[in-house]
Amino acid sequence: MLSERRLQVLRAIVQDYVGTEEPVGSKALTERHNLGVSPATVRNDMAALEDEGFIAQPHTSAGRIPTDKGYRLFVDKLAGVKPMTAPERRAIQNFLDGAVDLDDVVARTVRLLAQLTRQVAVVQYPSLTRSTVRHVELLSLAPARVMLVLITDTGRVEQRMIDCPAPFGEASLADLRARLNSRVAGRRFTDVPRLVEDLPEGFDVEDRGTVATVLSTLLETLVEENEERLMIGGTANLTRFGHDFPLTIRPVLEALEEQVVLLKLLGEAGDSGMTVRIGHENAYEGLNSTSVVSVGYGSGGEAVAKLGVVGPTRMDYPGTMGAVRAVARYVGQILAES
Amino acid sequence: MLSERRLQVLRAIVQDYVGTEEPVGSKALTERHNLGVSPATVRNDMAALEDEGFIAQPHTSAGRIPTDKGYRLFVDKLAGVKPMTAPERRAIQNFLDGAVDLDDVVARTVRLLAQLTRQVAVVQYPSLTRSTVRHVELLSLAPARVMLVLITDTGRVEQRMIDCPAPFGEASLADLRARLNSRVAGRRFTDVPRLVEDLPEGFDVEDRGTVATVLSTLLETLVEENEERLMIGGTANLTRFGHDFPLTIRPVLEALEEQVVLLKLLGEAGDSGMTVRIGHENAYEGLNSTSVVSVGYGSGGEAVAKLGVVGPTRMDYPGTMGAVRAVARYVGQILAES
DNA sequence: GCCTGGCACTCTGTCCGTCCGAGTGCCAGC
DNA sequence: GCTGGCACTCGGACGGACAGAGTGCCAGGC
Repeated sequence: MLSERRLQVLRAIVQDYVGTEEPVGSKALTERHNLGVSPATVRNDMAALEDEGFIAQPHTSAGRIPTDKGYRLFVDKLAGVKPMTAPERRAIQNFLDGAVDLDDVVARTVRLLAQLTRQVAVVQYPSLTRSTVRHVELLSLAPARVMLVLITDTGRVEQRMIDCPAPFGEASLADLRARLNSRVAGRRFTDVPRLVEDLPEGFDVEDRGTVATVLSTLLETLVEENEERLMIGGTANLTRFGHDFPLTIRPVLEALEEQVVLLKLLGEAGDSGMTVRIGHENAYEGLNSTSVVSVGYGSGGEAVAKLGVVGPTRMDYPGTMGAVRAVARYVGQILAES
Repeated sequence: MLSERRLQVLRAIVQDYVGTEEPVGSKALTERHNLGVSPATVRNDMAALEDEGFIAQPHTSAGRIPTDKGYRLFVDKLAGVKPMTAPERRAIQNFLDGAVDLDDVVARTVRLLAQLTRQVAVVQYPSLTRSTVRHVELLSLAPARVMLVLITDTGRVEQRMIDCPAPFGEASLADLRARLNSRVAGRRFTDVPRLVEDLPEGFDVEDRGTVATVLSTLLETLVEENEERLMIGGTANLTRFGHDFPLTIRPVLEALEEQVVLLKLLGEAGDSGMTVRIGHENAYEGLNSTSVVSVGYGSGGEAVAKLGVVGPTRMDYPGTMGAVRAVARYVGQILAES
C-alpha cells in the first residue's frame, strides 16, 4: 500500500501535468505544492510510484507523467467531482431551457457539454427500448400501402412504409389503429411484443396477413432503432489535444465517425453512476490515448440514454466529471418537463 | 492575355503542386512535362504568371505555388471534369442501392463522397420547400393537444406539438385532417400557404381558433425547416490537410460544426451546375484556405438539395468534381426510385 | 528508519555556424 | 523569342557546444 504522502505526490503530479502538459519534476513539485518535504524525498517517492506503474518517464532524465494506471488511481481515490458553481448551473439551465424539441435539446446539450469541458461531446438520443409509447399512427397512402408512425414519450418520431399483402380498407385501418393504441399507449417498448401478440385474432381472416405485417414492422422498428442515434460536437477541441498532432487526432476522428464504435463505448459504461474509461481501458484501439467520461440521463429516475465527453487522458477529471454530471441532470429535468 | 504555353505552364504547376505538395521549380517542370522548351524559358513564363497573380513564391528562391486566382483559372479554363470509370460508377450505385430510408441514403452518400474524394463531405437533406407533401397527419394526444406530422415525398417526417386554444373533438380533427390533405397532398410546399388560406372558414366558429393555430404551425414548420439539416463526414481526412496543422485545421472544424455557415456556403452556390469556391472566394474566414465543390441533386430534373466536399485549395479539382457530380447523379436516381 | 543536501551524470532542446542544393533573375548570344 | 551560363539568395540539414532540468545515489543528521 502506498503511503499517504505518496498518494499526495501522485495527485500533485496529475494536477500539474494536466495543467502544464509537461513532464513534472521533483523540484517543481515541491515548489508548487506544500508537501513539506524536500525534492530529494519526493524523488524517492516518485521512484516508488514508477516501480508500481503509476507514473512513467518519457525518457531518462525527464520529469514524470502519469500512466493510465496513475490516472485510474487518481480518479478512484484522490479526486472528487468538482461541483459546478451556482452561476454555471444557472447558465446550463438557461441554455437548455430554450430548446423547442427533442432534436434541439440534444443539439444544445452537445454544444453545452463541448463548451463546458472544452472537449468532444457525445450525446445519445433517448433510447426507444427504455421509453414508452405515446402514440402509434397508421396512415393509408394507397390501397395496399400503409405508413406506420411511432411517437415516443420523449418526443421522438419514427416512421416506416409498409406494403400490405392485401388491400386494407380505411375501416379496418381505423380499427387496427384504435386497438393497437389502446394496448400499447403509455406502455414501455419492451412490453410491446407481449401486448400485441394476439392482436391479429380479432380480425377477419383476409385482414390478418396485413395486421401481422404491420405488427412485425412495428416490432422491427423497436429492434432496429436500438441502433440508436447520437450527436457529437466540439471536434474543434481536438486541436488542443497535444503536440504530436496528426497521429493522435486521426484515429480519434475516425472513431467519432463510427457511430457503432461510439455507441458501444457508451453502452459499455455502467447503467447508473458515472463511468470513466481511461486510455487503454477503452476497447477501441483508436481511443487508446483518450479518456471517456459518460453517464446515463433520463426523464425519471431511470436512464434512457447516455452522454459524455471524449478527451485526452490528460484531462481535468474532477471538472469534466462535474460538468458531465450537471448537464445530465439538467437534461433529465428538461425531458421530464416536456 | 496569356499565351497558350503559359497556360500550359500554369496547368503543369497546379498538377505538380497538387501531387507533391511542394513548391515547383522550373527545372522539375521541364523534366516532368513535355513543354518543349528549356527551364530558362519556363522561368520567364513563371515570372509573367507571378506578375499576373496566378502563382506566388513562398519565399525568394523557392519554387512557385498556385494562388487562389491561379486555381480559379485552372478550374475555369484548363481542367475538365474527370469522369468516373465504369467500375467506380458501379461501386457508387451498389453502395447507394443498399439504403433503406432517407437517413440511410444521406448517411451513405456522405460516406461515399468522403471516401471517393478523401475529403470532408457535406450532404444537405432534401429540402422541404422544393418537395411536395405526401401526407399531413393530425393526432389528438389530449383534448386540447394535437400533434402535427408532416410527411414529404422524399420520406422526411417532421412533427410539431400544438396546444389548442380550445378543446377540439375527434370529429373536427378528422374533418380537418381530411380537408387539409385533400388540399395539400401532392402539392409543393411553396404552394401550401395559398392553398390553406381560406380553410378556417369552413369550420364552426368555436373551432376556428384551433384550425388557425394548426395551420400557422404547419406554415411555421415549412419556414423553420428551411433551416435545413445536413450531415457531414470524413473529417478524419482533415489530417491530410497540410504540414502546419493545428492552425489550419481548427477553423475548419469550427466551421463544420456551424451548420449555419455550411448551409450558407451551400446556399450561395449556384442552383444548377457545379460550383467551385476557391480559398478566399469563401465568405467565411475560417474556410479561406479551403475549396468547396458543390452541386445540387434531386429526384427529378430539379435540385432539392445540395452536396459537396470541403478540402484544401490544393486539391485534385478534376477528380473531385467528377466524384461529386457522379454521386449527385446517382443519389438523384435513388431518390426518384423510392 | 526516514529525511535531507550534495554531487555526478544523462539527456533534451536550443543556438549557432557551416554547407549544400534548389531555384531564381539577368544577360549576352543565337 | 528561345537558350545556356552565371552569380546570387535562401531555406533546410548537419553537427558541435551549451545550458537546463531532472535523476539516482550516497553519506550524514534528526
